Amino acid sequence: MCLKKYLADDLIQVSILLSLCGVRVDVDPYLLPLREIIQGQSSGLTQTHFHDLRNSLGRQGLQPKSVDVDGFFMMRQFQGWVRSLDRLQVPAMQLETWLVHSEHGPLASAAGQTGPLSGAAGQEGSGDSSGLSIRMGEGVEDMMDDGLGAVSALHVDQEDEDELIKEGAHADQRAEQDTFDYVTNQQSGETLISPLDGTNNEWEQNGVERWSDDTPFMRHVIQVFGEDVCELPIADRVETELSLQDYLRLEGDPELPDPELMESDADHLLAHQSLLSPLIPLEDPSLDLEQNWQDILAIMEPQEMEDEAYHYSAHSEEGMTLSGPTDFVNEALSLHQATFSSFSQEAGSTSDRSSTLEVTPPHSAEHLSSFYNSSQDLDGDPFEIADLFPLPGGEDHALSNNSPFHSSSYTFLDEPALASSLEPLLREVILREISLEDLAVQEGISQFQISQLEEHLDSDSGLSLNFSHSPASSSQSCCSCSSACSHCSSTASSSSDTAYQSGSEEVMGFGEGAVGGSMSSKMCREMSLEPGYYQQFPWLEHIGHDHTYNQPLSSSLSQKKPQKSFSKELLRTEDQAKCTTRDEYRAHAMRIPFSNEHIISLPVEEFNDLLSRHQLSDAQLTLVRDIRRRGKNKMAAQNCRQRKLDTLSGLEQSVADLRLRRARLIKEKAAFLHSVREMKQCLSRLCQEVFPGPINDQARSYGTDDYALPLTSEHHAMLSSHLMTNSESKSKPCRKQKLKKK
DNA sequence: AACCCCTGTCATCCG
DNA sequence: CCCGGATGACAGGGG
Repeated sequence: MCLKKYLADDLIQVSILLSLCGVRVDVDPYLLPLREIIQGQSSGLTQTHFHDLRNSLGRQGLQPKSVDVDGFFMMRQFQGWVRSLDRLQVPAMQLETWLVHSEHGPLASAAGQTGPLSGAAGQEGSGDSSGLSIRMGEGVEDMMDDGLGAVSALHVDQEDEDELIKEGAHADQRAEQDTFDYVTNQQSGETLISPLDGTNNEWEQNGVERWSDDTPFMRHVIQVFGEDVCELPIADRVETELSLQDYLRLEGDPELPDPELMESDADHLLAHQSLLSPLIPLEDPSLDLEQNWQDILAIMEPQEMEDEAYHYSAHSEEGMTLSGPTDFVNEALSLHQATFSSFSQEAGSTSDRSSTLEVTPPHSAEHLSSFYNSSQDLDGDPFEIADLFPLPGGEDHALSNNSPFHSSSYTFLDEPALASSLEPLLREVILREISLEDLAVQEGISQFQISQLEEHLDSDSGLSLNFSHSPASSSQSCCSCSSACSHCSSTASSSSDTAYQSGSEEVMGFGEGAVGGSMSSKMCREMSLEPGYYQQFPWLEHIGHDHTYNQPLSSSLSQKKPQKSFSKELLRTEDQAKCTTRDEYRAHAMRIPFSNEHIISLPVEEFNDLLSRHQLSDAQLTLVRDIRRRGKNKMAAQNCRQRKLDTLSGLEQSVADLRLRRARLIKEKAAFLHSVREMKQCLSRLCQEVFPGPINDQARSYGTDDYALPLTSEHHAMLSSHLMTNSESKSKPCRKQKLKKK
């Protein structure tokens, strides 16, 4: 009973504050004994020193008899809502009303249970409460600067509680005053002085009244929402995203921190990050990562942490609010998550992920894993988490490898629902890709068959085959060669590069192509005569275009649907059902005893023999000859068109080559011109050297007509005058110039 | 509805 | 002259 009162009045207050800050501190560790009382199951979470806590509370003169059981359960309900404030889907009125009602009486000793981080257990008074006060005084930027602050804050909660319990310290209201006075002071923009030094007395005395029953704020809220709001049925809950910050922004209550001020602390944060209140801990030089972790691990063993983390995730998925040391860690992770978001934004990373990370509570291990990966992705420093959460005894990897925090599986799907919805699709796509490629590799299936499979998988109609990207043209050429064939005229007609294959390397694997060569004809014949060939692609038997619409025949059907109905009505055999072209129908209608493939693909001698072997009427003979003519002409048209295309592409290539050649020639020309220019310049310089003065001593210039510059065998040039005699030339001051032979 | 592309078909030419 | 291929032209379907 005492605990209930304690919880209702004190701890919840702290949890509310931290939750409103986005800290999402779970007070369930404190409620664990009570849960055991209520649920009869401890869930193996035995962290709270219940008896010591009660003893400590008893010494504080609390009123254990003034307990409202209904209020407790209501409190439990609201408590869950508070924990989900970061993505609030809470009946705002009920929640806020509860916030109002839960503020009566002395504030939580939990706030006062915090002790100095330095571990000065003996410190009393305001000093004992400094830990939480520091945390609540933290700004968002500071939180970003030191992601451990949250952990340390939580840790300090636990540690200080223990200390306080052990020592029977009085978790007095001064701590609460520290806490809430800080809020008030920060709202007013005052420079905050950490109560750690025990020098700030003024704001220790200001805040409690504001959260008392008779404060203006409380009265205002009660007046607005009424006390009966909490009794509203769940069905009347209104889906709202209104957070307390929104409420404050709307109400403009001067008693509470200014949201704008809070946002101004970290304007680079997301909007909902602004909801992180200034209660986030400030950076404290005394906070030591290792020390904090040791403190945490002093509370729980690593294995327990892992197990309980898993426990936490499992129960969280069930919508429960299991708490305990795991919650402790998860909340810490949540805080670091926010910190990483801040980091990432500072680093210019995308805000989407940060947003996701920020608003998504750590429901499960997947979330944590995604957070881990996200942090890695954002920071590019996979050791950041390890730095923040170092594991003792060199087991730094134990967490990431064995625990639900393992991050190898979740990289981008932060939202489990989204992941679950996308997973089948992704799996299907990937498996399809893998399977097809594996088939191609292992089974030797050709690209054509792969494309067939893909088309079969992709197409619901089977009429939109596209072989332009595959070597299928070879086989198609055979199909078309055998058509207007019954089975695959559609495939042949749907290809732009079907029959005309000459020169195509892709064709060589399947034959020489449909044009001309006896090889192709033979193969086409074999293919067309092979009934099992199309069984490899049974879907091809049910698809096809009919392009023989313009044939003048009384029974001709210009539309596909009538053709299909025609086939269904008139054709009896299964082979007849395979008829897809008009000539097919005609042949079956005229009871031609051989297939169109024969008619078209057979050489003329064999064809004539075939006709001679069968006693056919004139109409049948005419039809057979027309079928053959049309079939061959169709192939010829296809080849012709393909040839046209090839010609066009060849011309384009020729044009491109010619342009390249032209450009190259122009460049060579420019180079030659440049070379000529250099040679001229060189020659000019050489002339200047050879003939330094335009006038010699005889006032005569060295003209080419008068002088020569013969090149000796030693690559020397000697200026000689035609006018001079040898003796004169020797006597004259001729210049000797060494010339380098280029 | 107009336009474009593809395809089948016919008529014609040519080797 | 016949045959088969080539090709221009036309028509229809489909996007």
